[in-house]
Amino acid sequence: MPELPEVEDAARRLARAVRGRTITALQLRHPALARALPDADRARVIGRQVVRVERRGKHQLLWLEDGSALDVHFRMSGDWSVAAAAPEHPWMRALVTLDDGSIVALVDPRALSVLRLHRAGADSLPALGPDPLDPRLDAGTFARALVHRRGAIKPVLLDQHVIAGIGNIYAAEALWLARISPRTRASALGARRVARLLAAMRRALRSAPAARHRGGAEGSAARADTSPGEDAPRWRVYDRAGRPCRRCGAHIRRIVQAGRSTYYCPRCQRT
DNA sequence: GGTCGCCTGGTA
DNA sequence: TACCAGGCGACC
Repeated sequence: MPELPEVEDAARRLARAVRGRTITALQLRHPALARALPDADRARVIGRQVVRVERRGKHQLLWLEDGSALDVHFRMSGDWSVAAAAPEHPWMRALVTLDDGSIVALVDPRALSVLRLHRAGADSLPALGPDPLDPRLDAGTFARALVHRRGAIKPVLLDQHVIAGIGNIYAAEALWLARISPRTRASALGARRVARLLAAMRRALRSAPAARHRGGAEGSAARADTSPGEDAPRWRVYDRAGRPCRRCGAHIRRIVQAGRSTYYCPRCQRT
């Protein structure tokens, strides 16, 4: 589930469920989670009220009344289940019980999610680049973050210190929209293309398909690229290797950069 | 910069 | 059986 639009959505659902409530229990059901959040930290959140929920990049921060923050990161496959009577499920890796008796469950088939506690004052909060949707971010600022990067632009977009919230899908989508090759050196992008890329990231993020069309933790059926007659807007280039580019018809190519799949159109995305 | 490991599940 | 997966931190 985890790129900016998905995390934003999850954080809102979480906020509705926990804001103003007190955590009465926190159960960790996977050793990896217990490793990241040792018992001493786990005990520290019990009995604390959640003041507010904040999204920072792909992190969700539950600010507690004592100034500490529970930091949740979904990584690859996490999501919240906030259903009133959530049925027991083998992928529930953590359970947060609240003072009204409700339960918020972290559902994560791959169990790569991470929970961490940042103690009050201890500034261990993740240092992240600007949020691409923040209106205060302008092309000039973005360009300054790219100018020292000599590597290919696609992996740079995944670096959360540069820009926070872009993941593998939206990096590919944005580069396609901006007609920029993923192999172009970040530092080689001129002002015009940087501006185009920023606008493209925003467009890609804002036109994210609704959660139910994306698949994810529950129901990942819709693999079909476009289901005719149905309203499933799918990706513009992501996961479309070998299929025709929606703009020019050339075959979409898949390459590997920094160990991740990159999809792009070799004809209309120029270096 | 690139590669590996973390985890589990889905699919060819 | 092998490979792939929306992330990221540790390692070269």
